[in-house]
Amino acid sequence: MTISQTIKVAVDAVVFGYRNQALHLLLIQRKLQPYEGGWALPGGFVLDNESLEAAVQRELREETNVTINYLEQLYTFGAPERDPRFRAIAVAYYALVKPDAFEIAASTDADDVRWFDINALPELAFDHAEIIRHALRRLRNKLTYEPVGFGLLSEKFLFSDFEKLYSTLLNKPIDRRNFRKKVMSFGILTELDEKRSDGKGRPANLFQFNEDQYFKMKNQGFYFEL
Amino acid sequence: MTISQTIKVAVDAVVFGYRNQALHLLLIQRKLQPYEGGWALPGGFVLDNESLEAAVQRELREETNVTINYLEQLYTFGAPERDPRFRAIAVAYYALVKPDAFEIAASTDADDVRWFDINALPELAFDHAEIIRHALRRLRNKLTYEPVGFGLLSEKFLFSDFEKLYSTLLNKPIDRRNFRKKVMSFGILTELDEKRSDGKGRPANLFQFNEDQYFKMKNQGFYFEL
DNA sequence: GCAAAAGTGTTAGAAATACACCCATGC
DNA sequence: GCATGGGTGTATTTCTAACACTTTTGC
Repeated sequence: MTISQTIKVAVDAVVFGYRNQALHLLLIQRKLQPYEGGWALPGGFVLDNESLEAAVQRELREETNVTINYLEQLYTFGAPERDPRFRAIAVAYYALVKPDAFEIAASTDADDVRWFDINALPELAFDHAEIIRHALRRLRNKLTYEPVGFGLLSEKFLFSDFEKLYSTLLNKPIDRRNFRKKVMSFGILTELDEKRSDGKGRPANLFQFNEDQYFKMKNQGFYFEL
Repeated sequence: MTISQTIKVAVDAVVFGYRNQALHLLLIQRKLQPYEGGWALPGGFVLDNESLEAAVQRELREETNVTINYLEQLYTFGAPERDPRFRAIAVAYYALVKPDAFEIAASTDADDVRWFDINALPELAFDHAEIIRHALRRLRNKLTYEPVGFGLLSEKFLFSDFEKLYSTLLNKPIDRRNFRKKVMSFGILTELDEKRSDGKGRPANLFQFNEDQYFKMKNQGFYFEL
């Protein structure tokens, strides 16, 4: 069998961040044709001796300089016409970024990079809108059966942040008491001896996700489920 | 940016079948180096103007002639050293085959093709053992929140077949009464006016999966969960 | 003292689990 | 008539869901 393929392999990343109680997405503005000036997912072609994940990490470093907290392969998009220049498949990843890392993205010197509110995205290049739809679905799903939400919050967070994250992303109201009872019963949150006030209302306790504890429990058959 | 990539793109399929109350896997014996004579997943290189899914379907037709009932993309494997010849990434799919289609695979004229009991797999070429591990995990998971199990059973099946499938694949005992009560309450099984006897014991009723009904309910917010 | 968010328990209904006996057939 | 697998109901426990008042702070 002779192999004479001319398919290029790219990686693209759907980078999620959560700020001001809204989900955001990191996009870059294209400098080149096609879709010149259009917005697109950060990404690029995989080098010949580079793993897929390394390629994503490299592209994110080069294009956005953002600090990734969680990275997971999403899906591979391979429709023959998805790139007008040549045949290219894209292995899409999605990533979570903590709010502390938000400024770093803006400070990049490369192409224009910006965070967009998920509900106010610009037109997107290639099939990137579809990739984002997949990523959003995956994120929303994953929230309910793995504690990925913590990847979108600061190291220390208010319980109400966590709760708001869920009600926002899952787009449904949450009973504060029941939610807190359930999450607390898991025993994967450490309550810190530290409070934070937003200027109004009673100051709230800070919490931290206890990842070690979570993995320990997970190995013993514990299932996170919200 | 200059692109001078020499990465090849392959698809591989993890084809599951269920027979004699055991999960089986379809493997082909390699005729060529590397891993000549070794067993591997059916698959091959994607053509320049062919979608990924079309490539899997084509390879399965060419190599195994098996009738696929369900096909889903699994994961893309891209470690630089996974193919000793050259850089190749594999977009892996997994597929479900109904028992009626078992013989067809054996009747192929191409490379040697065989069903292996999942618990008695031979040594595998490339990183195919890892791909299979992923596929198995996904299948087991998916069984519990989508009615994919029906894709492994004949069009008409005994309720006990369905139950056995679950207890076998999930490797845990199931309470017959509770399981039946729950599955029946979903209203996605049609009970047929037809019985089948295995020669011993009381003949059992045949059932059919009502796919239309399932999708209708799913669109209205119904969640399958076992 | 009042506005604003934090923190906290109880109860009723729903769902999950545990459990055992009779039925229809082949031999 | 006995061995084999098919078919069914109830009671208990556990989990889920609904619901409102008190506390702490800033102004």
